[in-house]
Amino acid sequence: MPELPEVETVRRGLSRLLEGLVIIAVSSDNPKSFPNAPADVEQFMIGAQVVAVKRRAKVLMIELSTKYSLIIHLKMTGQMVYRADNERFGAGHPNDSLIGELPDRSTRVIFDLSDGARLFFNDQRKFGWVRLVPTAEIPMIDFFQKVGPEPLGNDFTWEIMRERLQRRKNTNIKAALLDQSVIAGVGNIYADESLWGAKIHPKRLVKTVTDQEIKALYKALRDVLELSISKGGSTDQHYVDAEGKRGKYLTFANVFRREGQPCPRCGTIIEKLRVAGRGTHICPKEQVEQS
DNA sequence: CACTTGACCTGTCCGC
DNA sequence: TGCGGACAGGTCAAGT
Repeated sequence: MPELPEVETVRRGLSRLLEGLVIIAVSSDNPKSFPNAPADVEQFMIGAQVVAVKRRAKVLMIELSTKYSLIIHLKMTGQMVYRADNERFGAGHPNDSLIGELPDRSTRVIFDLSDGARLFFNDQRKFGWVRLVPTAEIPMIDFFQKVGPEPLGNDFTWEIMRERLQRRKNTNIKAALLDQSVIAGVGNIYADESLWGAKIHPKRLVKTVTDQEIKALYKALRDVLELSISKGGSTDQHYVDAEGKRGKYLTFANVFRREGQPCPRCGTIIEKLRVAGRGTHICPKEQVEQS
């Protein structure tokens, strides 16, 4: 599910809701979702105060006063939902929420908080996880060693994007965009949306993409990520923010999940194909395969 | 090494 | 209605 805009939206919500609170208790029914040694949990998590909530790529980091952090990957269907203790953690905003009373059958981890609220890690497909690690060790984790730059960072230029993409010059541009070691945080939605914005066919080999096209892709990617964050991200099936509310970006999407509908720029019917093993959406008139 | 394909899970939808 | 297969916002490990 969640790509950079969705994870950033969750981060902002958790930052506002959790900072200053103490974790009173935690429970989990699935070791893969919460694979931490009970002794570490007891010593470094229970009784710890939340100091900050950060994000790198699609990973959330909840920093604790014990110098440990909870790092969280939502993968395809993960949710982090805060619920105040009114009426047994029932849905607070039924009109905006995708989910009802918690816990439900996709709840994998429950955090009890010092304000009487609970934080629920829900994850239908069990791909996601919550791990407790020493904060100082996070930079040494393999993923963080390899992950590429943040595309919305102030120091991220189109030349840097070109240089990063060249690491995968013999593959197609969509696979390169999805590669987290090239650029952090891009997933299937924003790969398709940014390639449409720059009028580049997703199967084009990186080495055939011109500087002009990379400049256009750079701008399209940053614009669409910022627009999506401003709309609270994209909700297709599962994604919700820290209060359980849907994101509103998909009503602004130009091609993603819009096969059969007209291209907003030229009216040609949008097509769906498969690239890099993923469902892929293009305007077949403006995004041509031969370079 | 660079690159592609399956596997990890659960649920839903679509065609027969 | 039932059943099988494809597919779903992500990443790894294992193939070639």
